[in-house]
Amino acid sequence: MSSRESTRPAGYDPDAYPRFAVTVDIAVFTIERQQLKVVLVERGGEPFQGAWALPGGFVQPREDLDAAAARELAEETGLDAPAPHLEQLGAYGHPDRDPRMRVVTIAYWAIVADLDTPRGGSDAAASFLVPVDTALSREERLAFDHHRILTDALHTVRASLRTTPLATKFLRNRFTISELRNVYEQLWDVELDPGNFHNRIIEWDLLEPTGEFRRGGRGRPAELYRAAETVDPATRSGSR
Amino acid sequence: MSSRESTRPAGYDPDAYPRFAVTVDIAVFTIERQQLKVVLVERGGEPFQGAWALPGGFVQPREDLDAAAARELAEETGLDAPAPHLEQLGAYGHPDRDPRMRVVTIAYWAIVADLDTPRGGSDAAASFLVPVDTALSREERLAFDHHRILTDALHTVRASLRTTPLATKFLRNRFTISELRNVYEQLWDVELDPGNFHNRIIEWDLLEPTGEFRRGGRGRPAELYRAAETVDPATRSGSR
DNA sequence: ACAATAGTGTCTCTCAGACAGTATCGT
DNA sequence: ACGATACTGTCTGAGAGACACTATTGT
Repeated sequence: MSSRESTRPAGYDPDAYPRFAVTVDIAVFTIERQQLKVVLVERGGEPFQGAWALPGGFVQPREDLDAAAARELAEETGLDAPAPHLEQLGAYGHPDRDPRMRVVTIAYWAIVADLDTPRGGSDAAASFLVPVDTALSREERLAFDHHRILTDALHTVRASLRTTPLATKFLRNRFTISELRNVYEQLWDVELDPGNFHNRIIEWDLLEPTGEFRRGGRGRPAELYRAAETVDPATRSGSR
Repeated sequence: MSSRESTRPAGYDPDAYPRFAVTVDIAVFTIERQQLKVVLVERGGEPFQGAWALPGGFVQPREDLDAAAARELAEETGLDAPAPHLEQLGAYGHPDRDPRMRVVTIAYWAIVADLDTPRGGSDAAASFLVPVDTALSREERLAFDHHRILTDALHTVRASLRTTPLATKFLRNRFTISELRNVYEQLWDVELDPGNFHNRIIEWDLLEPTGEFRRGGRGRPAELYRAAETVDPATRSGSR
């Protein structure tokens, strides 16, 4: 922690240093009906009563930050399995970000596969999916500094898709190449050439073909793939 | 901040939520004598007495996180001008990272130009430059979780150099292309072809030629350049 | 038959790196 | 003259995107 002794005598007087509340807030992204959406909750009390907010809560006294984020994510989304991807975004601690008291929040971003299955968790009923564009359309819609946090999280998830094969986390176990292409198209707001996308994604050995096909669409049935096991190179996370 | 009311009644009872100490720690990188180095301080008291640590200190009750980092950076390095680059790395808050109490630290990384000019600041005398390899060679050399923080910061600064024209921040106002090449070579531990590097860097319009040349080297004098003004696109920082 | 989607193959253009060659210094 | 460094120019191979073409379905 590095208490510079000159700045603060690092004695054991419990009042020798300023006290803060520490929370975690999570931007949970998913794709529902071919649209990028984020999980929000509606605030019941002041301040920002009635506004939308990112799910989150206090870090417990002996709880790791990552663990707090994982716990809140499970509570809010009601997912049984752990989230496919959960990563720290950064700390937000402007002195006036909460009018009641000094709160530093550690923001996280997460990707979950389409979760329209009935969500059971404790608070899941209070949460809902909102298109990211809608959530960001008016800054006052979001409580606290959550507009900025969500904006930053969106930038980060977009950039992460450019450098890591994370797009499959938006999809269930088995998926078609066009579903994967749609993930990139939604996140980057572009149209990708289906043929080239198919060529590249196969070349990169990121997918393993299952023998199965998805019928029922309009055209030729598409083969189902699963994400190949990736040797996670130097994940810079883990109990920080 | 999102106090999930169900998790914690967000009343105004000041003891209704856990209290944490919040600090900032900074990995300040520079290149001295063609070597990548980091600013460290030696701990005077327990715990980790005698070990090296990243400079840092407590965030003041009404101080923004970025401001706290900038203040500590100025105090430790004794730089008069603001650091060329200071950016948040992330929060580290394992419950046992400080044996005395629960401390969450917001880590930052910074780039400063060669600062072998006499440093005047208050605590600057206590700080010193250490080659990054040396600092990381034995995990116990660094106090707390600073080994992990420095490792993460090193990854981040390396990656940032790959995506943004940040290398010039290691250099003073005017520099030669070979000096800039050395920045990349030190950070990535590679040898770059001088001719190709020259071609690319000129093509990218990141440098502006001054008419001047640096003599005294062994070969043909090298022209001095300065960094071109860059339109900082969507810096996702700023008072978070 | 036809529209729609899946998947394959080909071409071209760009760009990064290999490398040869020229320019200009200090010794 | 010679070695060293700065700078310029040329070539080539890999990869990204444009696009044409084939394959297989539902209607």
